[in-house]
Amino acid sequence: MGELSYVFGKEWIRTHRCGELNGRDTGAGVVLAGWVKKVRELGFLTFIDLWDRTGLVQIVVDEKQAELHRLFRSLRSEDVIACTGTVRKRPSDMINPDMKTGEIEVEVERAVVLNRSEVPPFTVTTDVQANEDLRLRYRYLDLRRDPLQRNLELRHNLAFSVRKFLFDEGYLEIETPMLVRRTPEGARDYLVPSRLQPGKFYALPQSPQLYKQTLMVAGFDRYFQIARCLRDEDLRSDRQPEHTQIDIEMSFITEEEIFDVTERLMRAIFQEIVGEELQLPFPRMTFPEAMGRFGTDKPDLRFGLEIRDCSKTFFDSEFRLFRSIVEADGTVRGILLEEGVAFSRRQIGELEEVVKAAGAGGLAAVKVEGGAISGPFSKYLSGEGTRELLSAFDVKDRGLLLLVGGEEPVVSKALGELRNYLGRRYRLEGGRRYNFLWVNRFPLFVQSDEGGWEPAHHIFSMPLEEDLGRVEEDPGSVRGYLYDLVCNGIELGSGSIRIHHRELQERIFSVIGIDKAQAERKFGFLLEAFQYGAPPHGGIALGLDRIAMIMGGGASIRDYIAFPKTQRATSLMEGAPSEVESGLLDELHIRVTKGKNKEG
RNA sequence: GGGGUCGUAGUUCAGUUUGGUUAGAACGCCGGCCUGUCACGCCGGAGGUCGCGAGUUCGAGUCUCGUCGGCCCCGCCA
Repeated sequence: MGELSYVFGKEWIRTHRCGELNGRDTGAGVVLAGWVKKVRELGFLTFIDLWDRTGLVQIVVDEKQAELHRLFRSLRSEDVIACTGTVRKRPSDMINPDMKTGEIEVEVERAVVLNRSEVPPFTVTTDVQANEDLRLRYRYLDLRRDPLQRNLELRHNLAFSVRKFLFDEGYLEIETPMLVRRTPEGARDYLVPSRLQPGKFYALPQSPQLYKQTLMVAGFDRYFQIARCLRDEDLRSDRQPEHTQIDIEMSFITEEEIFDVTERLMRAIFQEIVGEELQLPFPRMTFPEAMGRFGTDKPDLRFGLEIRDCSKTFFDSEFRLFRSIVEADGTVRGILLEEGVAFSRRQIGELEEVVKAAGAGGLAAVKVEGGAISGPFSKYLSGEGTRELLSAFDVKDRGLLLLVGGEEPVVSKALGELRNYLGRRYRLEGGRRYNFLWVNRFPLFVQSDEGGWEPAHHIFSMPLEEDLGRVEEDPGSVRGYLYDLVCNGIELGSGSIRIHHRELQERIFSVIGIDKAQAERKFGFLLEAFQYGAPPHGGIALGLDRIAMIMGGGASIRDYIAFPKTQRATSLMEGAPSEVESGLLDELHIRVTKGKNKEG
C-alpha cells in the first residue's frame, strides 16, 4: 500500500465511477478513483467523501487496518486517490437521503495516493465563497465544482442536440478558415501578422459570413457550423471576445423556411435539454412595432407593461411642458403599472433615475384611483383630457402612470429601460419560462454619426422588394429581410435573406459610400462569385453561449465557457495576452511603439 | 473613452461614517481527543505588506491624490 504512486498502475483501473454506485451493487468488489472532498475522522473510524464528475460516495476505513487507517487520516481535500473495496449497505439509520449514493458506502481494502493537493485557495464546493477573479485564476478548481461541471455538460448536450437535429434535416457541417481576410465595417478585428508576407495581416473571423455565402454559391444548399467568432469589442456579462455561433445558411428558401427550421431546432433542443415544450410558431413583430410597444428591439415578453402613446392628450392641455414637447413634434408616452398605485416618493424617485440614466429629461408619475388622477398636473387636465389619458392606457380603476416626454427615440429608449427595470425590480418575469419571438423588418440602413448611411445589420442583407426603388432616394426608409430571434429580452440570434446579385450588392455598397473600386478590392471575391451562378440564399446565426446560459438559468455566459476572459479581455489563469520576445516580433516585421516588451 | 461598485488572515466578511491601546469573526489550516459521521463534535494553536505608491497628520485599515485589478452598466458590439 504505497504512500504515493507516480505512475498509474493498471490495478487501479476503475470498475465504477463514484456517483454510479447504488444499493444494487451491494457486495460487489469495486475499484474507485477520485478526489477527496471531505475527511471525517472519528477516532478509530475515518470516513471520506470521494468525488468524481458523476458524484460523491462515502468510503470508510477503521483502525483494524492500521496502515490504511493512518493513510486515510493523512488525506486532505482535493487529494487524488484510488482504492479497492466492497460495497455494503449502510445500517438503516445511517442512510443519507440527501446523497445519491447515500444508501451504501464502500469499505476500503487497499488504497493509493495518486497525488496530493496543496490547500486549495478556495473551498471547491457547490456554493463557492470566492470572488470571481480568484476563481478565474484557478479556473481548473472552479470548473471542478458541480455547478460548472453541470453547465459544461449542458453545453455539450446542447451542441450534440443541435448537430443531431441539423444532420437529420440534411445540413452539412463545414469548417471555414480562422485566418481570414480583414473586411471593413462591423466590429474591431483581431489581427494576426503574416510572417511570409511582411507588413500584411490576417484577421480572425467575426463570423463565417462571407464563407457561408460562398458555400451557397458552391451548391452546399444546407450548411451549418458550430463556429467560433472573434470580435475585439468591450465585454459584458453576455459578451465575450470569442463566442460560439450555430451558423446556418440555406439556398432556394424564403424567410419562412428559415423561421420554420429555426423554430423546430429551438423546440427540439429545449425539449431535449430542459424538457420544455415550446409552442410554435413563435410570435413575430416588426422592428417599428417592437420599438413602439416595448422601446427596444429585443423585448422581454414575460411581462406586459406595454408603452402607450398619449401625445394627443397634451396638445391642448394646460400642462405646458408636455404641450411644448408635442407641439415641437416630440412625443409623450408611458407605462401603466397597476401595482405602483401605492408607491412612495422614494420608489418613484428610483424610477426617475432609471429614465434619466437613459437620457430622458424626467419622469411624470400620475396616480390613478377610482378613475381620478392625482399628482403634479391633475389640475392641468380637463375631464375630457383625463378620460383620454386613461383610455390611452386602458386604465381599469387604479394604477401608476409613468410618463416621459421628449424626442421619439429618447422616449422609447428610456421607457424600454424603465420597463425592463420594473420587470426585474418587481419580479414580473415569473418562473422559468421561455418567451420567444421574432423581430423582423429592420431598416437596412441607419444614419451614421458623420451624416452618411451605414448598414444597420450587415451589408449583405436583401432589401424588401417593395422598398428596392427607394434604395438610393431614401435609404432610411428601406427595410430589409432581416430578423432577430429574441428570448426573454436576450438576442439569441439574427440573420437575413442575402443579396445574391452583383448589381444589387453594388448599389447597396454605393449607398454606404463604398465605390466600385473599393468594393472590388474588399469584397471582390464575393462579387465575382455572384457572377457564376449564385443561388438565392439566406440564413441565421444563433448564439450557443447565450442559449446555454438561458437554459441553465445563469446570469453570465462566463459560467458556460470553460476558459472565459475577464471584462478587460484577459485570462487570469495563464496570463493572456502577454508580451513576446523581441526576436519573434522581428520575424513578424512588427515594432511595438507603446508600452514595454520585457520578455526576450 | 465614461459612470458605478468592490479590494482587510488561505477564503468570505466586520472594522472606514467620527484617524488613536495588541485589526476581529466564521469557515479553512496545524496539533490533540473521539467507533457511525455525512455542515461530525470537543480542546488547543498558528496565521495580516489592510491591493500598490505617494501625501496630510504627533499618529492612517480609516482622510486626500495617483495607480493596479475584479464585477455591473453606457458608449462600442455590421
